[in-house]
Amino acid sequence: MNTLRILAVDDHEMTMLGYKFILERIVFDNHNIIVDTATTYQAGKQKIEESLHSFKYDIIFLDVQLFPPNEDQPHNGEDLGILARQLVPESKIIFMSSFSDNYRINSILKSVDPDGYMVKTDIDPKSLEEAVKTVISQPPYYSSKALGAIRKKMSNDITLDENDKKILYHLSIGTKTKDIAEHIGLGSSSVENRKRHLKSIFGTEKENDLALILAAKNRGFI
Amino acid sequence: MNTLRILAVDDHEMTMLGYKFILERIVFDNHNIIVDTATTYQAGKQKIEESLHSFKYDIIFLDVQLFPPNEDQPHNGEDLGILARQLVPESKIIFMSSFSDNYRINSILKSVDPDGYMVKTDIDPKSLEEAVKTVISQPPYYSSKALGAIRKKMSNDITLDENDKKILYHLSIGTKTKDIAEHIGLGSSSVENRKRHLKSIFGTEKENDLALILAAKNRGFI
DNA sequence: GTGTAAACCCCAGTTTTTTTAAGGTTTTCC
DNA sequence: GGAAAACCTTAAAAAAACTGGGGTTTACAC
Repeated sequence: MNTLRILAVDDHEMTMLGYKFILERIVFDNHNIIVDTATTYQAGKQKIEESLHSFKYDIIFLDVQLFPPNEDQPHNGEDLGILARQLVPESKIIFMSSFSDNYRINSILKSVDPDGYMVKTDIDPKSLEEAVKTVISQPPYYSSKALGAIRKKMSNDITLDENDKKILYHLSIGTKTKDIAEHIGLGSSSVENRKRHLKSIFGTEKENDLALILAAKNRGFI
Repeated sequence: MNTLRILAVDDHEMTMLGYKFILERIVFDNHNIIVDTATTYQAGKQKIEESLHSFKYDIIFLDVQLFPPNEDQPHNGEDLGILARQLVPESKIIFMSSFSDNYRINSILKSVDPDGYMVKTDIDPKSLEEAVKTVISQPPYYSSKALGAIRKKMSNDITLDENDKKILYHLSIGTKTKDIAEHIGLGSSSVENRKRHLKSIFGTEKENDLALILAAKNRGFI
C-alpha cells in the first residue's frame, strides 16, 4: 500500500474542503491518498518547504488566483507554481483556474508548463480523479475547456511575436495606445503600425479595435 | 435508441476489423453504434459521398498513412480529412497515425484541425471508447502521446516563421542545404544564415546539424 | 591518395522590414 | 467647446534579412 501525497492550495476554505473530500476518496491501484491543504501563498510555500525534509508531494493543485482580484498581493498561484518547480521538480503540478481565456492559459502553459490544467467549471469528482491518475501515469492532463483553448492555438497558422501578443492583450484590457508603447518599449507610431498590421492579419482592416480583439479571441490569442 | 454512425478508414484489413469489433461494442447512452469501413482513399471518399444522400457519419476515423510509404499514391489520409471537412463539416474527424513526431502532428492539427488525434500505440479499447464519447460530447480528444507533443509545443516561447520550420524539417530528413534553398525559394547563403540563426536560438552554436535537430525535436518543432 | 561536391564561413552591397519623429486630421469624452 | 487621445501620412533612420562572391573545410566516391 503506497501513499500518494497531494497538496491543494485555494483561497476558498470551502472549496478546499470539497477537493480534500473528493480526492481522498479516489480509489487508485493500492494507493492511500493523503491531502494537505493551504489557503494562501505563504502557507502553500511553507508546506512545500517543509515537505522537502520529509515526504515530498506527488501532486500539487494550485489555484491561479490565490486572492480576490482587487487586492493586489505580491504573489499569485503562478508564482507559487514556478517556486514549486524549482524546489520539487519531481512533483506534478496541476493548475486550477476560473478563467478559460486563451491568453492566460497560454501564458501559464509557457511559464510553468504544469502537468495539468483544469478550468474550474470543468472540475467535478470524475475529472479530478482522471486528472490525478493521468498526471501520475502519463501527463499532461488538460480539462475539456483547456483543450478547447489549446486546440484553437494549435490549429491556426498565424504566428505573432511577443510584442504583437502583448499589444493584443493590452488592447483587450483597455490600455491606452500611448501606455502600451511605454509597456513594451516602443514608440507610439510603432504601436500604431503594429496595430494596423495586426488588423490586416486578422482581416479586420479599417475596423475598430473591438473587431480586432474579437478576431484575436476567436483565434485563441486572447 | 439513436444510431451513431462511424466510418473507419485504414489500409490494413485486419486493423479495420479490430476497430470495428471494438467500436461496435461500446456502450454509450442508448446509442446503437454502426461501423462502416474502407481500406483506400477512393473507397473512403465514395463512402462519404454516398452518405451525403442518406445518413451522414457522426465520426470518421482516418489513418494518416493510407498506403505503404514507398508507393507514392496521389492521396493520403490528410487529403481525405480535408475533403471530408468540406463535404460533411458536421462530422467529427479523428486521425490515427503511427508516427508521433511533432512536425506531422502540428501540421495535421493546422491543416485539418481534427476533432481527435490518436497515436496508434495509444489506441486500445479504453482509449477508443473515450475518444468516441469525448468527440461527441466535448471535442477535441487527443491521445496521450499526442498530448505530449502538444505540450512541448505550447510550453516553449520560440516562434519560428514558416521558412525556419521548413528548414528544420528538411534538415531532419537529410535534404541538402542547396536543395533546401530551392525548396523554399531562398538563396543558399540565406539558408546558411538561417541555420546559424536557428542554432543560436536553440543554443547549439558551433555544433553540428544533428545537435540542432535534436534540440528542435525536444522543443516540439520536429 | 586525388578530386569533386557540398557545406561552411565571412564580407560587402542590396533589399526589405521595422522603428521613429513630426505634423496634421479625426474621434472621444468631459 | 476644448483637451486628450487616437489615427493617418510622410520621410528618414535603423535594424534585419537576403544575396553573390570568394575562400576554407569537410565528406565521400573513385
